[in-house]
Amino acid sequence: MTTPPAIESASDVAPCCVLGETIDDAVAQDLARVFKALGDPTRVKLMSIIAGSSAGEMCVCDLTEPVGLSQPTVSHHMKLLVEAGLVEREQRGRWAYYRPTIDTLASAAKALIA
Amino acid sequence: MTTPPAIESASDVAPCCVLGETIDDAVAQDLARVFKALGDPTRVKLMSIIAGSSAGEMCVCDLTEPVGLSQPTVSHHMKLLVEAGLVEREQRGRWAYYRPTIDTLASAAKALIA
DNA sequence: CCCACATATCGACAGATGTCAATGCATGAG
DNA sequence: CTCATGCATTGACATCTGTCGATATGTGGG
Repeated sequence: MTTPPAIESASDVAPCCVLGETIDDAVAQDLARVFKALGDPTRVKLMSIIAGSSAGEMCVCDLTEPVGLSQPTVSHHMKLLVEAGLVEREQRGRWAYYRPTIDTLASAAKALIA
Repeated sequence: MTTPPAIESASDVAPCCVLGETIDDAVAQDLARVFKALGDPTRVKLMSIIAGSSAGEMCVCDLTEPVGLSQPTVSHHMKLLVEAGLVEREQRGRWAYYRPTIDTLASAAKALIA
């Protein structure tokens, strides 16, 4: 390392450099799961479609055609979004409706920056 | 499909269901790249460490130890973060300093929800 | 000019991920 | 009960990803 000159070690709060303590492993993993769920173009589309629908919720049958993928694949993506806490699933009759969990993404972003 | 009963096809704006037009492929890919860059616990930590540092920027030599990974691996992760537009790189002397690009994550999140 | 050092790139490899066809599991209609 | 239908799960496969050691590149000091 040999200590880059820039940062003067003014305050003696931290041993080496001035770190705002490393984030906890579990927290990092949680945040990563949220972002990873949106790290695929298909899932970004799915989120966008659901969030942009006038009803605020949609069933799988209406999602396969816009993204051009098979029903099992869409089901798989929706599962990941649910597990990440980005959408909520509600079974109503024979259909499964998905609705975005508004706050999840915003708070994850805040946790990382602030 | 057989049209789930819930949504009444009141307005005749859309052919089938009420879609807020599907997001563009290129846009989805761009957004996904930003989120995918944060879809790994290591990169979440790196972002957090840099953003939380008192100087607001850090060099690779100070990042390897907190995340416990080799220098090439950290370098690789930083490259991905740069390509995603989440951090900026500045070479100063022998050191490469990384600084978070504050707005990228926030605007990506907004693009998806709003 | 040469050396030391910080960082980037390369090659390799195990493990994760996206996709589909086939199949299983509920739910509502008759 | 039985059947059609919407969705989830499984198994398989190609591709992508994270990681490292080895090596290349660039920068400053002597």
